[in-house]
Order: sequence, then structure tokens, then C-alpha cells
Amino acid sequence: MDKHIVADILNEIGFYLEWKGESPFKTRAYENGARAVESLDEDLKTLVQENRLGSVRGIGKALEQKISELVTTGHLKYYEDLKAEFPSGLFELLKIPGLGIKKVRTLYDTLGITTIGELEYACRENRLVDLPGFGEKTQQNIMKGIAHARTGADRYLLSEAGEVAYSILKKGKDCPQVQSMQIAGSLRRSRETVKDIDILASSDQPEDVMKYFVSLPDVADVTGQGETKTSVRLKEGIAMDLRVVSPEQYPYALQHFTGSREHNTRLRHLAKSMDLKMNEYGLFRGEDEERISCANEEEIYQALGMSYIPPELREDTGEIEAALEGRLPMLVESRDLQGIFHLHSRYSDGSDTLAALAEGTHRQGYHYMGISDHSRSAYYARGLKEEDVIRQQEEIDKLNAEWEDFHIFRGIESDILPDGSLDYPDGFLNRFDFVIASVHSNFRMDRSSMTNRILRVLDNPHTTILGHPTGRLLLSRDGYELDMERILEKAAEKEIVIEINANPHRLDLDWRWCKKAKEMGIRLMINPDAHSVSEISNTGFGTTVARKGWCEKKDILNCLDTAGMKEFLEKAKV
DNA sequence: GCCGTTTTCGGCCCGACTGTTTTCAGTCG
Repeated sequence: MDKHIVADILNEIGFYLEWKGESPFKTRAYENGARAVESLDEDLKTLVQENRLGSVRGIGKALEQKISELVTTGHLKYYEDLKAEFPSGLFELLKIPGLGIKKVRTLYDTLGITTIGELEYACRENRLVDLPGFGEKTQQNIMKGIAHARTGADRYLLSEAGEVAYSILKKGKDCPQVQSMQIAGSLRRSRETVKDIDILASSDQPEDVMKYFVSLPDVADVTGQGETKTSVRLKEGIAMDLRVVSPEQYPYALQHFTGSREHNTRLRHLAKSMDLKMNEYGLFRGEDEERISCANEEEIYQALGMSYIPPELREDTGEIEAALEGRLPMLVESRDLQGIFHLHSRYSDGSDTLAALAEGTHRQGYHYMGISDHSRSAYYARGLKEEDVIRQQEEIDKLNAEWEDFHIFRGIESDILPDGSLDYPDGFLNRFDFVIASVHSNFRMDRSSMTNRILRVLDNPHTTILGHPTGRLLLSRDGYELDMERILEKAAEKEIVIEINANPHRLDLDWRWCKKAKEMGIRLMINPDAHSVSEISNTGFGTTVARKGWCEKKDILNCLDTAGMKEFLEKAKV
């Protein structure tokens, strides 16, 4: 049973307990437990098997027992008994924005509503307006919420949201009353998908700034407007919050609105233990709340006795402890990358020529690229037959002779066949400087078959890099079933490089696993999987994944210079 | 129900905004 389902069930239990009038702290414990499970960076099943669940913060004895039962048997009697006391559908109602437990309860007690369908019908019949705590506006907002829930678009790719956010930011900087402005929230932390856009501004005239914003042509609907905060839905469908604070509040607010919630909660606890109070307006000491003056985020973290934590790390996965002990990693940066692999040319399904890709890669400041078109079994992508490979390699050699300060490595993205073998005979595979092995077919194998399939390819001496290791497509397709721990162990043993595929739809390896891989001494590689010159810039998304995964320059293979890369590949071939 | 340099009891982060109220409960992040 996957952790998201477990987390959902814990949340649902919290909901029922609250309904039944249990202590709010008890219900919160279930919600905290759900969040803890959701943000696990280890396999839940493994944790259960090794009896280590209880060491996770937020999971105590009672939750450990319940989660274990759920994971090992697929059922939880406590949950099923509880659920049986309530009509089904009730919990789903919470997904409608504006509806919390109290309002759901009113809907049920007065109108007997238990499903979203019934709720919609009741709104149409205008039956919500007279309920206590409800009114005309509430009913309208619920209808809007139902309509938006129907579109199914509740999350957006980092790349999509980022593009929208930057365009808004650019326009916002034209507003004369704005002093500073920045993207905050999950977007600043480079989460792979985001729910909304948070923008923070400082100004002495907040009202003018907000007026300016709501009048932008990008705004479809204003969903909330107060003194310091305005919420809108943009034409693209995504929600955006704008917060405006005074210039001296700005650093604290930036820290606060960057989150994550879990990170901030821990910081506030820590602050409290130091007799400090922390909120979005400042850091205050003692009874009289004397403000501790901080000019930027660095100074806020310093005041809390720790080193500066970059936004990507603020997920409460150990960064606070590391910052307190001064052992945060020096995160890799885009400029550390010396070259990129995994580019597709017109030889297979790319849209640009080898020469154009080389030009484009060089123009973006890289010193080498590794071409890896699809292998022969990839019919859908015009995979290269042996004679195509030979032709392509002749062209690469010619280009390499022309370039002095740029090198093209000769590679292939070989399908991992269902039995775990590579897509060309051994003798032929020697022609390549490197081989990226990727799964492109038969996704639906069971967990153990898929794991064995990949383990086998990692044992193949021709395999250099494991490409997009889980095959996931964010927001549309889950990765295939896989025992990632075993894959990583094998990769560490065989010194196989693991790709961080930077295509914004993939971002695969996931940052949570990157951290693990790094700890196991595995080298990672940030590759754009570019099918055109314009997609080379996707590499930046991969760098943010590496940063979220605590990676330093030394962890990322393509931080090697050209000579270093040549040496590495030669050694890997032996 | 969880947690602990305030450890096995007694706490549990903090504030904005809406829409309904007539001083605030509910929801959200």
C-alpha cells in the first residue's frame, strides 16, 4: 500500500475523530502523522518491516501500530469500524475549498448532504443560503469550488507555474510603489509541482500595489482582498497570492512565505525554546517583544543560531539539524555543470540536427554534450539501426574534428528490453562512449519483475547511466513499480551513474531519492533529455532537483570538465 | 495522540481573510 493512500486514511481518521468530538490535539496528531507519512523519503514498507516507523517524528506508538497493520495486511480495523459509522462521501466534501469540518457537518445535519453531487444540487436549488454560518457568498464560492474541482487541475508543473509567475513578477516590478518583490512559497523551494503561486512584495503603499495587481490582464477572478493579502485566480487557472509588507518586515515575510509549513513550524518551536517569537513580521525577544533586527534571511537563520538554509532544503528533512551543526552541503549550482548528456537529434525523434544541438549547447556555456538517440527497438521514436549508428558516429567524428573547444560524446539511449538486456549485441555496444539505459516499454510489470529487469541491466558492463529511473510523468503517470532501495544498492555496487532527468514532466530521479543516492555514494548526472535546442535549457530544472536532493558539485558527474569526463568514461568501459 | 536541554505530564505555531455576524467562527496556509 502506497504512502499517499496511508496518509489519506490517517487524515480521514482525523476527520471522523474530530466529528465525534475527540480532542483537537488528538485529531491534529493524525493529521501530523499523515503529513509525516506523506513526506517520508524512505520506502514505507521497508520502514514497517524493519520496525523503524516509530523513529519518524510525528509517529508514536498508536500510529505506528495502525500504519503497520495497514501496510502489512492492507486493512485497518480501527479505520474500517470508524468509517462504517459515517455515510460515505462525507470526507470528499472537504476537498471543496471553503468547506471545513464544521460546515460539512452543518450540511449533513440540516440537509443530509453526503456527496459532492448532492451538494451541487443543493446549491442550484439555493438551499445553502439560509443555513447557519452560510449565506449567498458562501454558496457561490462552493459552486465555484465544485466547478474547479471538476477540471481536475489542482496542481501545476514547476515549469508551467514558474513561467506564469515570472511574467507576473516582471509586470509587478513596473509598479512604482513596489520596492522589492520576489516569488515565495513552494515555487521558490522548487517543488516539482505546485498548487499556487506566492508572490511577496514590500512597499510603503500596499493598497496601491494590490490595486495594480488585480487590474493586470492576467487576473481572471479576485477571490480575496485584504490589507496585506490579495488572492486571485489567473487566466491560466492557477491561483496566486500576493502579500505586501513594509520594507523592514520583508526578510521575515520572505522567510515565512517561502515555507515549508513543516520547516517553519519547527523553526518557531526552536525560536520559542530560545524565548523568541517568530512570525511573518519579525523575530521578537522576551515579554516586551523587542524586534531582533535582520536585514535578510541569512541574518534570521543566524539569529536562530544556525547557518543559512537555501530555500530548496526547507522541507524539514534534516536541514535544521544540519544547519545547527554547521554541516549543510554546498549545493551544486547551474554554473558548475560543464556539459550535458542525453540529447536526441533528428537521427531519432529529435527535431534538430547534430550540428544545431552542438551549437546550442556550446552557446549555453557547456563544453561538451553526449548524444544519445533512441535504440533500434524504439520504433515509436525512430530508433537507430546499426547502420544509422555508424552513420551518426561518422558525423560526430567530423564535427569533433571541426570544434576545438567543444566535444561530442558518442552515446545511445538504449531501451531496457523486458528481460533486462540492452538493445544491441555486446560487440556493437563497444562503439559507444556511454550507454544510457532506460525503460520505454512494458511499464506494467509487477514490482519484482521490474526490479529484476533493471537490476539485470545494471549488471551489464556496457551500462553507464540509468535514465529516468522510475518513468514517471508528473501529474499524469506514476512511475512503474520498483524496489528503488535495491536499485540504488546495485548502482552503488556497480558504480552506475543515475540520471536526474531534467525534463519538467519527469524530474526523475525524484529529489527525495537523490538525497539517499548521494548518501550511498552514487554519482548522479543532470541531463535535459532534450529533443530540440530549445529544450537544452530544461537542464536548470534538473539542477533544482539536485539541490533539493542535497547534492554538491562532487556528487554530479557532469560537473567534470571535458578531460575528466573522458577519463571517467574510459575507466567505466573497462 | 505526540513529544521531551521545560522528559513521563502538560503542553501542543501563528496570523490573514471571508462571510457571517454584531464580536467572531471557520477556513486556509
